[in-house]
Amino acid sequence: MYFHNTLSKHKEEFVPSRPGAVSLYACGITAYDYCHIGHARSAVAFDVLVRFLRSKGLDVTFIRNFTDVDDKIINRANQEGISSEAVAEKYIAAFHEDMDRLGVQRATVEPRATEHIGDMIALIEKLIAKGHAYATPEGDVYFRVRSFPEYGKLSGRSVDDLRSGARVAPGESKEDPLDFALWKSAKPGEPFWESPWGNGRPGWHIECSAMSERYAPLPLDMHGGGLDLIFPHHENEIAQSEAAIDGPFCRFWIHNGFVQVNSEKMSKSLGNFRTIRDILESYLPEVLRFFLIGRHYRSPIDFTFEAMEEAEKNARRVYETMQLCMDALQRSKWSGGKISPKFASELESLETAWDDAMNDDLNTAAAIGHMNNAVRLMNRLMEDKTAAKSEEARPLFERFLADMSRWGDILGVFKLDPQAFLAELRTCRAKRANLDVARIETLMADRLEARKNKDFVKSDELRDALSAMGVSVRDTAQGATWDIA
RNA sequence: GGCGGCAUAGCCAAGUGGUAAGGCAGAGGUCUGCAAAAUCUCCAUCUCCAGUUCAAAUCUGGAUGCCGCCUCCA
Repeated sequence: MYFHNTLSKHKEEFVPSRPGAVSLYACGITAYDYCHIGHARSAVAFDVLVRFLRSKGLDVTFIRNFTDVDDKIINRANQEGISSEAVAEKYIAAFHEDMDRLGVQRATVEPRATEHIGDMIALIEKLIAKGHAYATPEGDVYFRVRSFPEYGKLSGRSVDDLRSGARVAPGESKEDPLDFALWKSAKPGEPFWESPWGNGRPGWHIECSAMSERYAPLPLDMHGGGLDLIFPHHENEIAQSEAAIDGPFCRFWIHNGFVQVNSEKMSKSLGNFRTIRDILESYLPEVLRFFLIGRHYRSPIDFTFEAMEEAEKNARRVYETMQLCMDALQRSKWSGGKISPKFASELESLETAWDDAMNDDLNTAAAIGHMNNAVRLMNRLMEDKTAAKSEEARPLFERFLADMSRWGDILGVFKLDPQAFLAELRTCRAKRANLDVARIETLMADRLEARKNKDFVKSDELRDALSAMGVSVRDTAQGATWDIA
């Protein structure tokens, strides 16, 4: 399998450093607000990565931290008049709620920064002892960037270029404008911990270095997060960790692209973000997930409601075909007719193509394309009623459903009972169209009654009434059903 | 200003040397009491210019446009 490594800027073959095991660290959230779709994208991307690695039989140690001490948390605590612990607690719980709905699995370990202050202090002391960091009279500790010659190797920046644009905030006594804080002295009213440099709290970057080392042998196999973390966060992590251990910190750096709105980054500062829970008011969680994995994880993806509806329609089609195949398998008597061997060979080549796509830097977009081809293949098979009854068709239906199950395990979608999903989707779409599901069901029942009595005039009237509401009626062998047009 | 990314059909989007996956929309057919829905089929030569090559959407150089990072940010 191949992954794009930000460090080399190329796709590289990935081989775990320890046979059969993979360590992966993904930067989690700073818990001060509800997660937006950008957080969802990152979480889903790494969730797919973990599921994929596990599907290869690898034992994945997945570490995803929570930053639970930070300026923004403190600000939020002051706004809400509660402690910063309470703020972090609230939004970590919200994170879990949102991610559970999206089918994002829990990480193997989900450490919080405040649980590892001791580890951070120890790491900072080590850096000071080795001359890579220094304490100031104010009680702050900074990393000495010029002591680490390789600084800039991840983000492709040179120290000289960075220095020209750097600025020093008033009250800081840094040796160099590029030096970044490892430890910040406590200001009045802020949470603090005791340290050799006085009361204070850790800087943001040091937590990931300390927690990585705590939960996985270095170098890590993989480390990732959003593109915006490359600089300075990940660059600084490399500097801290490699300066401390005199060896490589991480082998593969994986970064996901942004969710955009009108081609601009969705972010807090631009105020153009939408929270996950906000979107899930109108769309099923699986639809949001399917939307997010519809593009390659490194590409930017524009969020629009139109795109969500497209994803929704695609997902519906897949589930409908799964349902049709499941129905077909209910058949008790099969005929002896022959079907073209092309069906089996085509399905097989789609399976191979699916694996190739995923092995090639987790190309979920291409994989979904192949899945859609498998869907069409099954529909083509079922189009010929005689072929669909053939004993030779049965293993194809079974094989397709087995493929969908395996693919769904990795992508984290298409694991619901199709009937249940489609029913939920109808309700969801009705709600979005401001329609009363109960009323629709009543009209449907009346129409069924009329049709039983062969009263097609009344039946058609009811259908027209539904149609006027924006509801399309669909008569099938199993009875009538409906959906929002 | 420094560093980096992107530009493929009406829209979204895969595709890193051999003659363009997929989705949505659209057109036509099948099914149907009539419909609708569903389903099948069809639908691009890859921003522009110049090169390398037997062969380029894919490599090189240039142009134009858009975006990101350089300050907290998934």
